[in-house]
Amino acid sequence: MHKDTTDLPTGNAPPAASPQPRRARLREAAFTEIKAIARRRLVEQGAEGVSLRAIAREMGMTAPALYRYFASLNDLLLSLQADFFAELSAWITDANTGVPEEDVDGRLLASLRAFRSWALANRAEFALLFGPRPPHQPSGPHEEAALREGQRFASTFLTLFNRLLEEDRIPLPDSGSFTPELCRQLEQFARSAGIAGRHSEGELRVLTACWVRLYGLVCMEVFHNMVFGPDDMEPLFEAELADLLASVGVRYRPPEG
Amino acid sequence: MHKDTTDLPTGNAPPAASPQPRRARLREAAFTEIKAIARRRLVEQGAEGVSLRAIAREMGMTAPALYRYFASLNDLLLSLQADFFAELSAWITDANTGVPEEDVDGRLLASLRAFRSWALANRAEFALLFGPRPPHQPSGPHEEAALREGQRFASTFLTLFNRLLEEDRIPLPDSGSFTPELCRQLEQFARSAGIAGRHSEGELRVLTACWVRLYGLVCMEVFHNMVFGPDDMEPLFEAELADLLASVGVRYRPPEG
DNA sequence: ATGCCGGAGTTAACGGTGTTTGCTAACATT
DNA sequence: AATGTTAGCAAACACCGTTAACTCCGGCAT
Repeated sequence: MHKDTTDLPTGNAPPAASPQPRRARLREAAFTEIKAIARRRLVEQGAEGVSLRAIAREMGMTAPALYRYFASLNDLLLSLQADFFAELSAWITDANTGVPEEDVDGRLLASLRAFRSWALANRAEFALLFGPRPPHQPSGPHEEAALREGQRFASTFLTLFNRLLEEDRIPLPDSGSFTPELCRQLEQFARSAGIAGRHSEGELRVLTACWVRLYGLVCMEVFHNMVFGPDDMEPLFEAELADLLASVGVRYRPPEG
Repeated sequence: MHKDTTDLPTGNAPPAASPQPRRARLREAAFTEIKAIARRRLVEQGAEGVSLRAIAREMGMTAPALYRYFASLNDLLLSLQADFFAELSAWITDANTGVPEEDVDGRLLASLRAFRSWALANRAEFALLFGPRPPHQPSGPHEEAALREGQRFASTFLTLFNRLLEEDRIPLPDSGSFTPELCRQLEQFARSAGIAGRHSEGELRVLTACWVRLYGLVCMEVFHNMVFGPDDMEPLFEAELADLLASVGVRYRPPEG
């Protein structure tokens, strides 16, 4: 590498005049164009189809130029991960607009369905976020961004249950029966999700259980391994959703559409 | 391709003398050596580390020679998938030796734990079987073998519940409340798992629910995405296992070890 | 206005990959 | 012994990630 000048885009571009940003704007535009093309190729051809040379070719450039923007191919993928996590978070919170603040059940239903709908509408992106990771590739500066957005997603997702927990409607398991190892794992989970110290062990236990079930349900549908053909399995999702919600004291409602 | 002579190994080698098999034995040996090296590389370096050139180099051959055995790299991976499915099936049934035939609870517990233990001991293999698939790679003659073994695994897995169902201990959901779409999906699931026509809709509903939960639990642990550090999450698995088993009327028992 | 510096982009190169084509040489069969 | 089959080879094509050295031009300070 020439220098270590793969600066990250600021994200919050100051609305200054034109003197400085001229250069910066072009750089920002290049960033977004690279990522847009990378995403399209990811969707069309899977993770293997994302190659620096192909992206550069499509932009009318040569591959080494991209190293001005990303430290490596893996770094680009990490940057995409960060974007996807942010998009998923926004998608879920957006699904709650229109649902009244007091309708806790409705908000939870909408959020869980939104998670699934985003995953189905963005299968390749979902696979990149939640699929198996190859062992420790040469990472880059965007690794922490991906981690940060991932944590932010986990946090916003789990916060959905806060109102529910406050209302004491969830039948909490007897935390006295938890093994010490389980408690330690639950604490670690809370830490990695950015909600450390805010919940009791019983609450964490319920949160993880819900998350695991939702994750499994959606993974099975998105990766569509060994089960069900190409057509969607919404009925099973809804049925499982009802069962899952019953375990947290939320009464199921069928989707509106 | 020169010809279409990528014959599959017979598997059941006839114990004939030496005239014919001389050639066939060498071929069989080459097959297994290729797959052994491929698996080692898969484990050590992930799916990306499996390359025909590297395998050939390691065998003291050149890459094109491997096309005498596999139609493509993807075909080799499919062949590995078939082997892994068979190994996983055997691993699960082996876990039941030593558990008396009448101890239905014990057999189920042992089987579910065996699924997890195989996945943890063979993370890369598990990811190949149950991880996301890239869209329609150029497949090969081993595709149907992989599919067949996958079905066989699904069948053996779901058959575990047969005794349980016969004893009518599982509280079945009211199948009258199922939507027609759900019933259709359940039938399709049974068909793709090779157990079509053998169970009622209520039973299929319970089977899929169990499978989805186990799948999600193990996927989350193996792909270790966004949750938990490197250390194992057995306590959570056992806790979820207890909860899952309770839903099918099986009383939980802690592992022996 | 001049000079300079740094960033964006280039070409060339190294080593790696899947895959195809045509060939040789050993084997099996007749 | 002549035949046909088959495993393996070398060469080639088209890709890939990554590095190094170089050019060029815009923005900045003198």
